[in-house]
Amino acid sequence: MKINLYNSSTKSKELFVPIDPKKVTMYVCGPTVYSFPHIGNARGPVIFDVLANLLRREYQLVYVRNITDLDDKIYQAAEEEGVQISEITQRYTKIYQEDMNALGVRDPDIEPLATDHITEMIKMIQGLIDKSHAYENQGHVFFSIDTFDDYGFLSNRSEEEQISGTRIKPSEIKKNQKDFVLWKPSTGDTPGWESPWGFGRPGWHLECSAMAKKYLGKTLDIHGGGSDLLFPHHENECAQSMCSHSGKPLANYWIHNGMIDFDNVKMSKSEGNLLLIRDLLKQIGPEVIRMAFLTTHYRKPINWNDALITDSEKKLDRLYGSIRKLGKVSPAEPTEEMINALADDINTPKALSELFAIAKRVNNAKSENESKQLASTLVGSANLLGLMNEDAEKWFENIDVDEKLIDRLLNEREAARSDKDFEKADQIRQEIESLGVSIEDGPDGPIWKKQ
RNA sequence: GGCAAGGUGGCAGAGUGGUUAUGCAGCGGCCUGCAAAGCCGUGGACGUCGGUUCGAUUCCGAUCCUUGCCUCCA
Repeated sequence: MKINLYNSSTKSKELFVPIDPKKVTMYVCGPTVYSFPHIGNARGPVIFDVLANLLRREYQLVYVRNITDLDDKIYQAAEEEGVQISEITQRYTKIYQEDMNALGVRDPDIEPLATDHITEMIKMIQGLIDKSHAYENQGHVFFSIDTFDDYGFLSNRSEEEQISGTRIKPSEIKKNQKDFVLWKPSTGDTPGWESPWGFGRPGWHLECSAMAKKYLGKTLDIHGGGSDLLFPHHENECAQSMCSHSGKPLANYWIHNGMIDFDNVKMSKSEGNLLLIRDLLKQIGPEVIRMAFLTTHYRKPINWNDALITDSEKKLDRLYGSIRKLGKVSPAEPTEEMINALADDINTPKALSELFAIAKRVNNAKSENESKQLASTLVGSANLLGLMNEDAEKWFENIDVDEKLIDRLLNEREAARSDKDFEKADQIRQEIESLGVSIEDGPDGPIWKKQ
């Protein structure tokens, strides 16, 4: 299997060649745990989950996704609620994990906490100071970007470009205004740790560099995250890590997923249009959300709206519809086309079209044996995307409807139909449909599904 | 202002130098008491203007428009 991936750092699609031919290391920037995750937070995990599924077929994968439990937003949340910081971080870490699992995202192999790695971060800072890539001033330690010629290579920004339109707050204690903080002092109730530069806490970008090094080594195969992290977060990670490790690249392949818009407006805190995973799952099934993500290529923006949800539901209806009535279907090997589509820079839209092609073959199968075999291939292929994990019959049911009432009405209708009283039969159909359920008559009697 | 991505049929959304994307919706047919589902068939597209080419939606240039990043953000 040859995997091609679009590398943000070279802006081109490249053949994926891991450092170790048998093993792949992947680090994905995880959440800052201070509130409920919204659907934007889920797009990356879903995409990297699919990539992980693909990589695990060929390689031994070590997948690290961190938990940022060290951030001023967390302290603020704790203060607002009047609770311990650990209560906030523990609560929202659990909620994040629950929500991701609900979406069928498998846990990463390692999920490290920033607060468990302060020692590693302090060591890294000291190393940077020793190499003159960082300097201390008034209890702060800054990374000196003038000591790193390649600064800006990842996000493709020259120094002049960064100066024009810069929104960095001027600071008198920085040598260069674009220097970023590695360590800052903590005062009052703000948590902190003892360090050679006094009581304080690390800057935002440092944890990823320190934890990636600890668990995966100096150079990763794949580093992923949302496209909004490209600058400054990943650029700064690169600077720290490369200067700490004699210029060794932090990662060979940089993969960034696109953002989610909500009715054409970017979903963000400042817009106040966050759609929480929890709330959404009260209305629609987890696979619908997954399908909505996979409909668009991961690098493009997704415009989230009701039409996308109905569209995604209908797609799943078609897939599950083809294996309905076949009883329990056990997954088989995915098709070559499916694997090739994903190996081509995670082309999920193409992968979905393959799913529909298999579904058509299931529908056209001449024998029950043949349809069962094809159905197994379909489910196995869909599983690679994290879809079709449900029982087909269950998919078409809806827990919100009164099944007993539907069954009673259906029986009445069947009686009317056998009496050839079609007027009454249609009346009952209308009644059932007004409950949000549609009927399909088949050779084995009627079946129903939510509308 | 700088950097980056994109403009594909009614909608969503892949892809390709000349041949069907795919799903939904539409149209015609089969099946059905009717309908649905399914099956068969079918119409409809590549922002605009130039260039390269036997031939461009696909390559090159220009232009218009949209979006993201440059500030916390996935």
